[in-house]
Amino acid sequence: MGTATDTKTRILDLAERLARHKGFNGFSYRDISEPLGIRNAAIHYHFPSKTDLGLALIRRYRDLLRSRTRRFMKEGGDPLPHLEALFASYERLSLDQSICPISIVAVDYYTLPEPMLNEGKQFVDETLAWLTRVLEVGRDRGVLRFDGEPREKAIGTLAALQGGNQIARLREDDALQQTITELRRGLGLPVASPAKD
Amino acid sequence: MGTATDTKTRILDLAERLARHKGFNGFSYRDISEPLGIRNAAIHYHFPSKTDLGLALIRRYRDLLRSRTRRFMKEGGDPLPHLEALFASYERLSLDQSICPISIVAVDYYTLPEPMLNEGKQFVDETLAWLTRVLEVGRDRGVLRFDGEPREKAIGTLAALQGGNQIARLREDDALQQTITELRRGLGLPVASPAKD
DNA sequence: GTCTATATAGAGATAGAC
DNA sequence: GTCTATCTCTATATAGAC
Repeated sequence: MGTATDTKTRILDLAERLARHKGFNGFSYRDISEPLGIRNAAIHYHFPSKTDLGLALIRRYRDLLRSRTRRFMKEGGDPLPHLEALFASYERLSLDQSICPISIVAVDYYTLPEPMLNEGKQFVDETLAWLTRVLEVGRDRGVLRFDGEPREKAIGTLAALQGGNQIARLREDDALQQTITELRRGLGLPVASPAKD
Repeated sequence: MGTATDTKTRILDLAERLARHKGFNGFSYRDISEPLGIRNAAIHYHFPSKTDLGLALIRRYRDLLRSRTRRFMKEGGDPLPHLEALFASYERLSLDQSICPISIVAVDYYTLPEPMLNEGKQFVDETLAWLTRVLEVGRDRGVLRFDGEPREKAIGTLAALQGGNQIARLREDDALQQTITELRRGLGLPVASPAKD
């Protein structure tokens, strides 16, 4: 609403990109202040400590997730677009050479401040609750087919996306795409045929 | 063969534990020298730079992998024990609150020195080649059942293990176990029944 | 092969002027 | 709200004595 975007938001946006690219411990205040043409002290004004910055980062993810899933969790609806959106979001991450918020917290887990861990745990809980519901509704309606508990399937699905995205960093061929293809198979979804020979 | 274990090996062992626990950028020379009762300079004597230390770490993983898979890659053999050993190794990592070597490289990818990235890529390549072969032989012999290409299945399997182990860090319930259960289902392996009600 | 001592650079953070 | 200036701590790394 102000001029272009306020400094606080620009700091947060850049911090998010940096964290997804290099991990939370992989960037410094300088990596933010220099490109934005401000001083480190200005960042400290908006986020007194780096922990505050990290917290704001995860909270924003949580808010986004909630605003996207609230209606579905209450009223249900067509689960397929939700599932496709999840796949697409990891494809976007992969194109940006970025890791997902869960990976960011999980991998540096034992070096991160407690408050960030708590936010991270909540984010995973909420993500899994939502995905479990999506799978459950999908199977009930007959658009998804799989054995076992929806909860288990949700964990396996999220795990594969996260890992697939990471493996993709180390290989030019598209490990994430192949992981998603595998997931589609396990969910009874049509697999875009690779037009074999 | 010397006294107990030589300093170089003790440094490497501790560095490995630290890297798996906190990531490669998450530990310092001090974290090694202090517990070992030596000085930072002693570490630099054995590993001139931290890059050298990281390289030695990944090379040791590669050597271990090769010594374990060489015979199978040449002569084949029963693939099931190999698959079970893979699952078991991730279960062990999870108990140790550790991430796998692939995660270590993948997550800090854009902050690691080139030589480490190259070693990491090779490690992934070799792991995938081996796992692909295990799955291929398993299906040919009828002990595994799955659709799609063995290569795709190998990527999806490794991805799920990696991601499941990471998610497990953020949750007390056993996300990795559930991921493995899911993988067993997708491979036509018996799933230890949870003795439902 | 390990030590002491030191160099150098970078991190996150704070005080106080504007 | 952003600046300059500075503090403190920690990191990797090197030189040279023992």
